[in-house]
Amino acid sequence: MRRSIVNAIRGMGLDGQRVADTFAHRHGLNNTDMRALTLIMEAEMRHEPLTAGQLSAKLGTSTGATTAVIDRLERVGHIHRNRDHSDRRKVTLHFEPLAMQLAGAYFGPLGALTDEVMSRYSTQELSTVHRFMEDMRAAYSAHQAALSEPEPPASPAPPEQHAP
Amino acid sequence: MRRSIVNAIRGMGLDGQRVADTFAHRHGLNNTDMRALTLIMEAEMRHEPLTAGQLSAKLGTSTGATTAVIDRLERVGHIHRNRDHSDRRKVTLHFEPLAMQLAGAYFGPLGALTDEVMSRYSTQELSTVHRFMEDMRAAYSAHQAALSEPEPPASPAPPEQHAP
DNA sequence: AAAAGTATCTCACTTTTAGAGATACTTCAA
DNA sequence: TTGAAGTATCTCTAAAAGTGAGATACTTTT
Repeated sequence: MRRSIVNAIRGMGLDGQRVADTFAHRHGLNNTDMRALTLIMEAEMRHEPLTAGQLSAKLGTSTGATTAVIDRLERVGHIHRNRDHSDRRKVTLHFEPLAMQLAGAYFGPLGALTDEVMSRYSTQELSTVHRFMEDMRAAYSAHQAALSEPEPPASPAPPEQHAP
Repeated sequence: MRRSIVNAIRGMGLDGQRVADTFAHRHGLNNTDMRALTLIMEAEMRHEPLTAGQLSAKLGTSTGATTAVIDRLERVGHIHRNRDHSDRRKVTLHFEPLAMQLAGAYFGPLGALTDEVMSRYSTQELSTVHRFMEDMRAAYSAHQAALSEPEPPASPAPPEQHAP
């Protein structure tokens, strides 16, 4: 059971990734651009639009690469930059109708699909599933934070940590 | 609830992806190489070693790019090619001890993490979670198959399908 | 034994990325 | 105020990674 759950988690992630990837390619976007678009959308939905720098951090790419991502998305008309801020260095990123349409084409079918699966579960079961996934996310985040930590500086006796 | 489950699913996928990505970079691999390594490992565990072509299909990259992936992984000593087959065109891919070590460093901590979360759930709850995730995977696969279908050939009256 | 099919690799070209500044703005402290 | 330091984004060049069209070597079919 343990083993099969671990497997299912990874599998679901990969499958979802693959669906997103296929969709993106169908619409002339690469994986990074698609992820960026999703992040920009989520942020704007929360009324906390992303800045270029935040996007860079979330994507895990360099600032240079991120500027290129934004350029590409802006060029094809999915988003626009907004420079009207009290801090005039900042640039926030915003959706255009075209991107809304694209998001609909992606999340619509996917939502229907999820609904169908969910309809086979009781409210209580769904609540368990939800709790489990959120717990996993929290665990991932903690692990991620540990991984991202700058490697311990080369001091006399670094606390014996081995990774091949 | 519905909305938050959809969110949790996507979030878990992204978080997992990010952990994998960070780990890969820490070890001098890019995302594609890491995915390839995982696929090769899984296949070999099942005693059905991947061929180059199968890897290409699973990764969703061109054959040329896949040759490059294999070259990189072989050069640093993670895998080796095997050409001893009845069909002498085929090349199967196999793990080296170095890659086993790397896999251990990745899946070890991740497994521990998952165990910790799972320990907070009853067997029955875990079974529900497992079933749900497998159901989702099946749904994804069906959706993926539909997406991958070659676009309907340009016939007189294509059944009005609009995607921006 | 020729023709067609399959599996992998090679090569030229394009796209994407990293990384190091450059630029423009803000904040802090004297 | 003014200068110094910090921050946010963008620009540039070199390197990495990917595509797509063949080339090569082998197998299967006719």
